[in-house]
This record gives sequence, structure tokens and C-alpha cells, in this order.
Amino acid sequence: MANVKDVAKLAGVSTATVSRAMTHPEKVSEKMRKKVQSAMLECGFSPNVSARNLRRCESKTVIVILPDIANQFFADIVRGIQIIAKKNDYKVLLGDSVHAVEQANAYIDLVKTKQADGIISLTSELPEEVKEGINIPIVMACEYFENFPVPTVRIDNYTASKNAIDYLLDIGHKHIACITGPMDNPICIARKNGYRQSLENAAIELDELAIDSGDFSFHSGYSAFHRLYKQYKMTALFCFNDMMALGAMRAAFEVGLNVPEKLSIIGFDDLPFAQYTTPQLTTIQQPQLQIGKTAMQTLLHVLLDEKAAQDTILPTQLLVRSSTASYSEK
Amino acid sequence: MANVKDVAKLAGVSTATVSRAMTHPEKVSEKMRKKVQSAMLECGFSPNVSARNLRRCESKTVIVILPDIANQFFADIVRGIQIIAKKNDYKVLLGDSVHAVEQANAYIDLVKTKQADGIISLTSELPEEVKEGINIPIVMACEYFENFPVPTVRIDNYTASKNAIDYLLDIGHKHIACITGPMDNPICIARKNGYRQSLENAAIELDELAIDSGDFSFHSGYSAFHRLYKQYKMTALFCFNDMMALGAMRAAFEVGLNVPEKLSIIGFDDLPFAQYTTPQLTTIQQPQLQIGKTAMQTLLHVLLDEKAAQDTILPTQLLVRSSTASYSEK
DNA sequence: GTGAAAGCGCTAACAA
DNA sequence: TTGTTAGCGCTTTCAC
Repeated sequence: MANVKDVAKLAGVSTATVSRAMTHPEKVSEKMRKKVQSAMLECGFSPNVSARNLRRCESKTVIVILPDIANQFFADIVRGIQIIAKKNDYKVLLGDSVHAVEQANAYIDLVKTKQADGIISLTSELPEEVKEGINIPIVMACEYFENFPVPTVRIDNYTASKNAIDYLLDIGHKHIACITGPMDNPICIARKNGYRQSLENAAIELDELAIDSGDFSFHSGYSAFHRLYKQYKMTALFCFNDMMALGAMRAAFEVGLNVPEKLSIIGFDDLPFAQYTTPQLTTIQQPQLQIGKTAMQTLLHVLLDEKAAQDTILPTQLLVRSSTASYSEK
Repeated sequence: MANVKDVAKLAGVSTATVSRAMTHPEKVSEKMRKKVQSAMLECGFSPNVSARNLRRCESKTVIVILPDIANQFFADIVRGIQIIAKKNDYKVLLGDSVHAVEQANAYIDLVKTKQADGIISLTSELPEEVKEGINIPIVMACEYFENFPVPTVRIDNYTASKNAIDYLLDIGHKHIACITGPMDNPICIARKNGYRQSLENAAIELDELAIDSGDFSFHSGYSAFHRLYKQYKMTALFCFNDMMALGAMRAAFEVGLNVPEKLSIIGFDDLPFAQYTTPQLTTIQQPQLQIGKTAMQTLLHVLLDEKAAQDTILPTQLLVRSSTASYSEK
């Protein structure tokens, strides 16, 4: 495989000129540039990026840590990240932490070993070391910690959740159950607060029996529903994501609780399948693509100068489809 | 950031010993090894991987080219790849080619520029250059070309498809429609051949009006169904993946064609949502995790010696759930 | 605008 | 078993 030396020899110039023609073409005369370019083509030259990275002390690679690569929710976020990354000549390395801090650690090591320049974390399950003041460029998307001095891109989980419950109250529901995610997760805490506040505003007492939790999987929604069904008489159910909502919808079908006639269900995320379920799922849409784009842009800022580190809150929207219906007591 | 020199100085040994302690610990006496290790800890040393890669002419990175990162189907394949990769100290770079040959090309360039050692392609949309005899280590998973001299890991699409149709025939269906994927795709050709052969064996004439095609998305299944419904009176429908099957199921619901009473639907893949739809989807299960693991193992073979290049065909299984029911003419 | 040359951090001959 | 040293391919001063 050809290297700069070969190209230089072929073009009759120095290696410095070859290098400059690649990275600072404006500093090379047009004549030279053309000579170099045709020499490159002639010998099929591709620069060795390890050498470049070594010399420049960078890798032009960012790592995206996902809690679960199988969760559709992250797909469009990643796509947004990749769009901006590509425009800026960055590569994107996806890391599936499988909810394991240890694995996330391995990805963080990639930054230390100069294989990556920065990190976008879509999980809050990060090693303590990272949480307590860090020296590596990192941006959090979706998830976050309180009092964590790192730029964040996310939605207003509290308000999104509150709006969803307000809507259910508006259409007559008074017995609104809830399937949360893991309650050590700040996102879930915020969503639950929104749920609680909405009920409180409506002077409805919060019943702990109306609340169960899952882990965001289809199955956990399915089994949480079965538990709730035994202990609480609900007319509406708010799930912290669409996958659990679908699991719950399935479980409701199995016990003969028709959706939406007897039970209204609201999900969260607006995953692609949500408009193809029967009934179609009412849910809270998140701007996944935009979250991804903004996260990558924010990381680029962090990488350039440490100043611009700022948080972004993006809007959500309640999409009313057919899994919710108004309720009136007989 | 500390480098080998610093560690060497601190440990009172040469840089060669430091390097050996990392990569060939058996060639270093225990005393030395311990000295080196504690020196490494003391100065927080992490090896610079770009330098190592440059020196060793490798990157310990493999690229996985996906046609569509948002398609759940690939998630477990990737997970399988990552499991084996991790065991062998390889990193996995996911490339979303967004069905664009040009983008796939960019990923292939990473191999040329020594940023990656090899490729696992889950798409057949590769540049011609790659298709005509290649010099880069590549393994194809799921997809393949005929007469393409590259190791492949996949299922027997023809037989899987034929078995599904045989099952529908067994339970009394005679009017079996089909929503294919893009018909320039070898997988789809094989599946369609299976469909055709099964009907032929049952002496049922193939009706071109019973066949429409989609692009594997929910929406394409949805609209293909609406087209088929107008032109063909079916009692069963075979879809080339689960997403299109769900789209079609939704469309069937909208026109009042109850599943499975009036219409049986079979999908392909067994995505996680398939058992949570109502009715639960009968589908062909693919061993995604195993496909991923085998693909990575095959690539490791290719990377070590060029001999072991071989194809693997993995088994599928028809999972009968509730979207199919027997049919008897009145 | 161009070239000569040093050196990024590591590893692997080779020598001892 | 350990150390010395050359050099992987590139970029970037610093001269000219």
C-alpha cells in the first residue's frame, strides 16, 4: 500500500507538500495540488489514519454509549448523531453497555487510549469516576444526573408526563395507573413527579397501588400490567415507554379489558410501531433525530473549546391516537 | 498523559520490557512484570492505540455495515458480533449504509486506511469493486450474492419460506398472497422461489396478482396490503418480514378483515414485538444472535488465515402463534 | 509556496 | 530474560 513517500516521489514533490495537499489544500499552489492529486490516484493512495491520529493526537472518532442497542428508541438518535458526525469527518463507534457500568468503562477507556475523542452517553449508568468531575469530553443525551456538570440534551420529562396525565383527566379519567421505568433513573423520577403533580392539581389522591415499575422491555410492561390489574381498578394507564405500553396492551387484551373502551393507554417515545398497533397507540413523541443531532453538535463544541458547554431542552408532543378514549362513570 | 518511556523510567526498565509486559507477559520475568505493572498504575498509563496500530499494521476493529440501523432485526445480530469481538479484543464499528452504496464505500475505505481490519456486511448493496474479487477481509451475514467468493453466514431462505407456505396449505388455505421485499435482493428471490415451489407442489397456480412488494418497513407492508386487497381475494398472507406483517395486519384491521378469522398472516424474523401484537404473530424465527456470533468467528478466521473461508447455513423455525388459523371453504 | 527533518508512542528485530 | 534501536506513516515546525 502506497504511502506519502511514494506519492511524493511520483509527483516529484516533498512529503510535506503531499501532506499539505490533503489537509491544508489552500496552502499549496494549484499546480502542485494537481500533481499530487493525480499521483495519489495513480498509486491508489489512502492515508494511514493511525499514523495521522498518532501525530495529531486525535482520532476523529466519537463513542456513543447505549444502554441497549436492541431498543428502537435509540436508533434515530444514533442516526442524528451520525448525520452531524459525518458532516464533520467524525466516525461514530456505537457501544452497547448492556446496562453494565463495567462495559461503559471499557468505552471510556477508548478515549484515554486516544482511540476516540469524546463520548455521547445515552445512559446514566456510568462509572463513579465519570460522575465526579471528569477530564474527558462527554455529552449526555436523554439521560442526565442532577448536579452533574456535563452538557446535556434532553426533553422536559416532567412536563411531558404531566401533560399526558392532564389529558387523561380532561377526558374524564380518575383512576390512572402508571408503569414506570427503574426508579433510580432521574428521567423516571421526573416523569413520576409529573404524574403525581397532575393528579395533585386535580385533587386526586395518589394511590401507590396504582403504580408499578418495569425495565422498559415489552415483557416488563406485560407483567407489570398483570400485577396492577390484580390490585387496582384503573380506567387509564400511563406507561413510561411504548414497548411497555404494547406489553401492557397485550396483557389487557388477555384479561378482556378492551382498549380503549375499558382502558385507555398512553405510551412514551412514539416508536415506529406505535402507529401500526391495534389500536394505534397514543404516545408522547420525542424528537429523537434532533436529540442526536444536537448532542453531536454539543460534543463538537466541547471538543473545540470548553466554554460552549450548555444544556438543551427539546420539545415533546402528545400524539393522540386510538388507544385512549374519554371515560364517563355510569 | 504518560507513555511507555515514562513507565520505563519509573519502573527502572527499558521501554521494550514495558511493551512486552503488556503484549507478551510470558516473555517477562515475574519480578519485572510486577514492577512494570505498579509503575503503570502509579502514572495512570494507558497505551496509545494509534501508535500501536501504526506499528503493528492493524486496528483490532471490525466494521459492521447495516442497511438500516433502525431495523430491529439487526440488533441481536450486532450483539452476537460484539460478544465474540469483545472476547477477542476487537472493537466493533457500526456503519449504517442507509441503503446507499456510496456510504458503504466510505466504510470500506476505513479498511484501506487501516482504521479497520475487516468487514461484516449485513447488506448486499455493496460497491461493484467489492463484488468483483476483493482484497479486503469481508464476511457477509444474512445477505449474499450468487457466485460471490466470500464467506457467508445465513439461513436457508428458500426452505424457510417453503415451510411457511406448506403450513398454510396444510391448514386449508388455497389463496395465499405474498408481500415480498425488494426483488433485486437474492434473499427475496430465494424466499419467493420457496413460496412458488410450495404452491406448485400443491398444484396451485401462481397468481401474479397475489404478489406485491415492499421495502421491509411497517408502512410498505401497510400500503402493499391495501393494493393486494383490491386485486386479490386472499385467505392468507405471507410477509417477508415482521414489520411489513404488522403494517399489513393494521391495514387488514382497517378494512375489517379480521386476523386470523378471515385472514391468516405469517411474518419473518420473529422480532421482539411479534409476541406482543394482537393477535400474536406467527412468524419464522431466525437465529440472529447465532448469525452474529458465527459471522464474527468467520471473520476472525479470515483475518488469521485465508483458508478457513467457508459458508454457514443456520436453521430457522416456524413459530405458530395466533395470527394464523385453519381455513375451510363454506 | 516548498522542502528538510524531527518526532508522535509503540513494537519487534537484533544484540547482549 | 532484558536492553538498544530503528522505524511504522504522517504532520508540522522551521528554514529557505
